[in-house]
Amino acid sequence: MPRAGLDPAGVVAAGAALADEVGLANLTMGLLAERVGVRTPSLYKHVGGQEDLNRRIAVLAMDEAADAVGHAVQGYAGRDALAAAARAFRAFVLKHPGRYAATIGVEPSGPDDPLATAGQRLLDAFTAVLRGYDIAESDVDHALRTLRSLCHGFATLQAANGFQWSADIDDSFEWLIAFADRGLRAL
Amino acid sequence: MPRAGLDPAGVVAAGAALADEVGLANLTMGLLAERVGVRTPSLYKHVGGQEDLNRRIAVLAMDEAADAVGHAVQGYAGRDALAAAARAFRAFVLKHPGRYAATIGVEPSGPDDPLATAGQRLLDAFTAVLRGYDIAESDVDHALRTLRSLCHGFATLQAANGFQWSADIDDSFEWLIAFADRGLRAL
DNA sequence: AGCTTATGGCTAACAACGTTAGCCAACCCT
DNA sequence: AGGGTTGGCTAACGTTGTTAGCCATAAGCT
Repeated sequence: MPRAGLDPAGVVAAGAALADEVGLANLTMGLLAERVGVRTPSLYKHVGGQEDLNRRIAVLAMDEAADAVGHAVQGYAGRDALAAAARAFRAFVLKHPGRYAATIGVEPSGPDDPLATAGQRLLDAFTAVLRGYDIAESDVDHALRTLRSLCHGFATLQAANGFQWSADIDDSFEWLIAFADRGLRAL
Repeated sequence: MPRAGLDPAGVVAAGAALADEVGLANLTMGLLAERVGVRTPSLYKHVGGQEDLNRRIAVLAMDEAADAVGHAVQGYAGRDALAAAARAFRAFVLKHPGRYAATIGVEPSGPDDPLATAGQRLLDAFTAVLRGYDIAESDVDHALRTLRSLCHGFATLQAANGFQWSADIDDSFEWLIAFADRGLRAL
């Protein structure tokens, strides 16, 4: 039996890619094993199980999202930064619905959990956006949660086909950005 | 073997309650059967299977949410109506996280699908809120999607324990309401 | 090189869950 | 009372996740 040359990172990356293709709910250990060219039980040499796999995919997704948003924001401030961050976040979720779905419902076990640090990086990217607005220090957490809710809600609803009726979704998202800009500005 | 006196509605109600208790992901046919005092295969006399059960729970949740929001809004207008609707929606999701989770990812099969009509009722409740603001007819859909994203995002993030850091969550939600009010007003 | 050790494949097997088939008692109606 | 429908049941099967245990390969040491 020749070695397949796998390692945890490779398995997780393949799992994330597969989740994006078939949906997180349809990501099965057997399917992943087939994809990486190995029998199912061999996966357990690299990841602890389905729950562990899910966590690792979530960390990967958080890191990638933080990179995407952080990069998109650079060089912009105020409304431009807000729009860039929101668009980058939505684009990421729509391009990688499976791995983003893996982030929902997983909780960091402690402050040094990789999941916590990855989440913090994403949060920092949005915090940078807020600096372009006149937000009191005591309100920053509230504003962050609000922005996160807005982006998360829109992206997941669209990814789940939750918008049934007719108006153009891209137009709605631009309207959402303008709405958020007004909400952050008019204090 | 004495009859248990079940019917589809009873099974669905029990399933929704159980989902709220143990989480939708842990709602298993065996667990539900035990709860209603019956062996697992007997459930299939009342619901078509797990997917059908999930759909029916989603319809129930949508209907209940529409009732809650619609009732909360009555007698209010403008910012008061917005606050009442948002609080009622969040309270519902926090009280019934399992059945609300069942609504995510299910799509109506057609315009006369009960799921579609229940969703429309919930939408109507939020549309009533918008009448207190000066929104152009062409923007109503965008505003609805934005409000829905905001409420859905916040409620699901909180239900999933997605807010890690310290500031008070109720305060954040009140801040969110004020934010949305500004966003809808300052046109 | 050769020996040792750890690693990463494999097969076999099991547990949990969803589901179907097929049986039979309880209820309903006349 | 009797016939049909309904709603329980047991038995069985397929799929999926997981563990145990085996063995070849790769890597490291002398």
